[in-house]
Amino acid sequence: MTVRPLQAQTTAAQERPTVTPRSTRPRERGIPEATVARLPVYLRALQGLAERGILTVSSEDLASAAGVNSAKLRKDLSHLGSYGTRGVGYDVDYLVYQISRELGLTQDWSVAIVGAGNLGRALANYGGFGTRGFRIAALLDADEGVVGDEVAGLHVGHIDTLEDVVSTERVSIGVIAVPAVAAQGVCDRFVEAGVTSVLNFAPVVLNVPPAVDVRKVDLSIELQILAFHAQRKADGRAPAPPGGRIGAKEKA
Amino acid sequence: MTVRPLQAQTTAAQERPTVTPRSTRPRERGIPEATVARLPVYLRALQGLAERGILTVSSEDLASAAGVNSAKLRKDLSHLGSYGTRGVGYDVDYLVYQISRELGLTQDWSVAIVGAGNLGRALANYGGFGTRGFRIAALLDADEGVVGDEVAGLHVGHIDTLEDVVSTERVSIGVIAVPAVAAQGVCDRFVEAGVTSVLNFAPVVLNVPPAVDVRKVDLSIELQILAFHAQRKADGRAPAPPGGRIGAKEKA
DNA sequence: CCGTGTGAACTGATTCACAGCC
DNA sequence: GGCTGTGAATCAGTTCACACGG
Repeated sequence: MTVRPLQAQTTAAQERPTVTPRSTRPRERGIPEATVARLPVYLRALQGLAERGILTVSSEDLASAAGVNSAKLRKDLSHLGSYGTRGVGYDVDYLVYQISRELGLTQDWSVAIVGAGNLGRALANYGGFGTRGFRIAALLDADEGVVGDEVAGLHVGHIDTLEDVVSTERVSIGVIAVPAVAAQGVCDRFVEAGVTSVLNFAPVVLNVPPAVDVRKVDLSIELQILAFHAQRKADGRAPAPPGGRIGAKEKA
Repeated sequence: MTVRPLQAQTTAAQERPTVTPRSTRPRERGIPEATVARLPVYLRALQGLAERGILTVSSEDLASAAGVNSAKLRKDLSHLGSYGTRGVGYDVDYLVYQISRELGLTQDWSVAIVGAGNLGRALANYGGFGTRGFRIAALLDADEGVVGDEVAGLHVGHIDTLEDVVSTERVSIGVIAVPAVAAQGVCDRFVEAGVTSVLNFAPVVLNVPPAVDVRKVDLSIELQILAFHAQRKADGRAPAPPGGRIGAKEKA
């Protein structure tokens, strides 16, 4: 590999161009990125409601369970189609299905985690891997000392099997849970092996070709953002509500 | 505890009202939230440059190290003040200091982590706790089996000491690394004890009073967002570049 | 002359407010 | 009557392009 173009990557929303030129589809392609980022939250809220036997929910109630305001929720859902009933609300199960489908969770995605330290183990143990839709195909590490360990019913494999695992298990999402210095190398191997979605926990900016989608999760960035706001509060500056609108009636 | 208002909370940027009415300060208060979220990235890039002995950097080079475009970087930095030199660039050390100060990293923040499972341990072990500026005051757990364990030079304390720890150690940031069902309870205790900044790793929407700042980090949301984009690629739809602009010349 | 700093233009996201439908 | 779905208005964030200063 030689020169690799740098691609912006954020914890926050990633932009999308939206080029589809109008068709006769049930609903136009081109869901705003901000909406995509909230769909998983709605999905989780809906699954909670479904478990409690609730069949129908209004935008007001669902919004409050998801921590957003109802106008935003309705606008978001309107991008998927008209799945509500005026005067009534949304059918919980139906909406769960529609959102799942939109997010691509009706198929299974194979995930490979590199790094079997505490973080990698925590990820591997993450119950059912969040919601259904994801399967941990492998947990790999470079340290001979941990290779062979059993974690969450998986054997820790050696990093050198990465390429094999990616191709035989059809891995489409690579998770990087290694120290910062090793992250770019692991990323390159993922990309070289054909993985086009990467979730990066290492505190580095990864360089990838434009076709590869990188999201990052970064503890110290989150702490620093909190520190900024904490400082503002302490300074006795306008103690401006740090979060968004107070979007709820009261909610148990 | 009775009714608690719900507050929006995102992995992404949190909005800010910006009410400051103009003063004669070196630079207006009211740094856009999107900018605040990027300052830690710039800071890290600058620290990397400083370690390599680089004294001065142009917006173009710093932007590329941080994975953003240079116009955005300049606009961001302009919110802190005029710290660059036209025709030359920015003094690396000086800018490190200015950003650190702005983020509140010139003082130390005490952090309490609740949950000493793999995730809590991973967080506790997180080298130097990201950048300097944060001190782990305690690592607590409800499980008697792990209380007393030593992790990263810390004794795991019992959750019942939370209130004590918060007040004696002046904890200002609470980190929640417990299972979803326990998260709201831990959060309530933090809030009750006076903590106004919370970093939540549990997959739930926390209810907090408006004065409390919550940020969340959520693995399954990130995976689902990646799945959405992966599906779009697989569908053979407009394979639109998933990330932002390709902001770099080439960068080694 | 080079690169910062910034008004102006633009693009995307949120909120409002109400028409339309069950 | 109540609640969805959506244009229109607003607001925030990004990009452009260039005047200005070292």
